[in-house]
Amino acid sequence: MKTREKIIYEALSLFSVHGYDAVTIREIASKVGIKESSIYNHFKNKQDILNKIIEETLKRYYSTLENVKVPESEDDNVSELYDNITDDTFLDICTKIFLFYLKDDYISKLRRLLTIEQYGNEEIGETFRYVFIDRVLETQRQVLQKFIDSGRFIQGDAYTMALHFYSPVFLLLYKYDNCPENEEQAIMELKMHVSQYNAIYRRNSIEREERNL
Amino acid sequence: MKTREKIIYEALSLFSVHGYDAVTIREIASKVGIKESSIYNHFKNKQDILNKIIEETLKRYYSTLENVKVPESEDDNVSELYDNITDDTFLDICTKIFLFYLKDDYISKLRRLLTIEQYGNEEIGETFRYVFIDRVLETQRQVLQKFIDSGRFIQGDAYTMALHFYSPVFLLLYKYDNCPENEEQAIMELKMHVSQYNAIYRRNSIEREERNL
DNA sequence: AACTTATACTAACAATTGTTAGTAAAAGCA
DNA sequence: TGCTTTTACTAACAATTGTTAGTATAAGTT
Repeated sequence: MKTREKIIYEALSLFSVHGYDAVTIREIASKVGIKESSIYNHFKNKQDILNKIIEETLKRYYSTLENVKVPESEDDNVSELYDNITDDTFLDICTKIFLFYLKDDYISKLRRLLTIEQYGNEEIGETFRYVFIDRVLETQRQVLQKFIDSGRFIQGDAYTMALHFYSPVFLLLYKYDNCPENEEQAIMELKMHVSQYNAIYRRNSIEREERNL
Repeated sequence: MKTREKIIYEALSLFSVHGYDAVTIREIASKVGIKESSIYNHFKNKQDILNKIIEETLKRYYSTLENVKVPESEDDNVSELYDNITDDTFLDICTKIFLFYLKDDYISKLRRLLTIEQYGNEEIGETFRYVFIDRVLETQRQVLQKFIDSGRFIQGDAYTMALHFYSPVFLLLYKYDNCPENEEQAIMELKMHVSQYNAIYRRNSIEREERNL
């Protein structure tokens, strides 16, 4: 890892725990293994480090999303894919995504950083709400709307259904944020949630066939 | 308001936005209208202010809860009370509680303060998770268990049902934290959630009578 | 090899930090 | 009233802050 990347990483690590103001340039430099003045060869000032951290970690996050994304050329192949997976496979997929958000070094630290700084900086507050609340809800709403339209899910308001799916995930992230030793408990609670959610909202194939007659 | 209370209030207000480290003794003193050295007539040091803020605001919060609490002498009078209120009344009660958490000056600032400081201070992290996650979930789990046992709610895991009820509230608090102008939207989303929740989990009286035969 | 650019260093700066000592006025109490 | 305690003030402190100037070395380019 080059010096610039190291600075980004170490600053992200420190900011995400103590917050922007509580971390000094000297602490960051020390973690990187250089003197504080050398930081200024890579960044304009302290604020610039924070800006670049958010910018670049978000870019990293979005490109990660692109890689796991289902190709969206066909209008409802997401729904078709969903037909072909069992409840257990779906649980495993949800668990993997949850653990990614909970434990991925960069994304979990970014979430904590934005969480910490959301009130002190309006732009960061907007970013936090967009990335970790509104954007996720909107994406899920769109998918759920397709599931409702194709009869895979029961009738209802797609947004509220997205809220019902994502909110427990959101809460569990904060509940188990600082407790890596309780990871198994976290996964268990998540699976209980997803199972119950499926039982409530998902139409089984028999129901769907009856409906299609 | 006496000087000591003023310090508590102004420090809470500042800490809850910028975080503990970013706020200076001089800023707090300035808001109160005194010089920085006078602070030390009321608190041992800066850390002491933070400790007392959390301690006393929590006390304030718990005593508020006591006042709205249903008397828990009889083992299932919560359930009986729940029978006598309509869905609309229940919606209004939920809305009021939600708005209390979202807008009460002290409790909303305390939540933001604990949110901001949860990662930098292990004890605060524990307090945050206990007060705003675990404690709420446990309380609701107990109530829901009674509702399940008495047939007012459908069978299922009470903890997961509590998670399904509280998580959207938790998320909405953060979604609308900094947006007082969107309060109506927040209430609407909350009501959609609670309505849907009732439709899913609550047995109507007809179902209940059938079950009791 | 000569030259340019990037990077790291030492040293220093002005400003700000939490905190203390000493003092005078105000409040509470006998 | 006189006495004690509380509270607010001024002034100062040592430490730490973000940042800059100047310099030497390493890396990259021609």
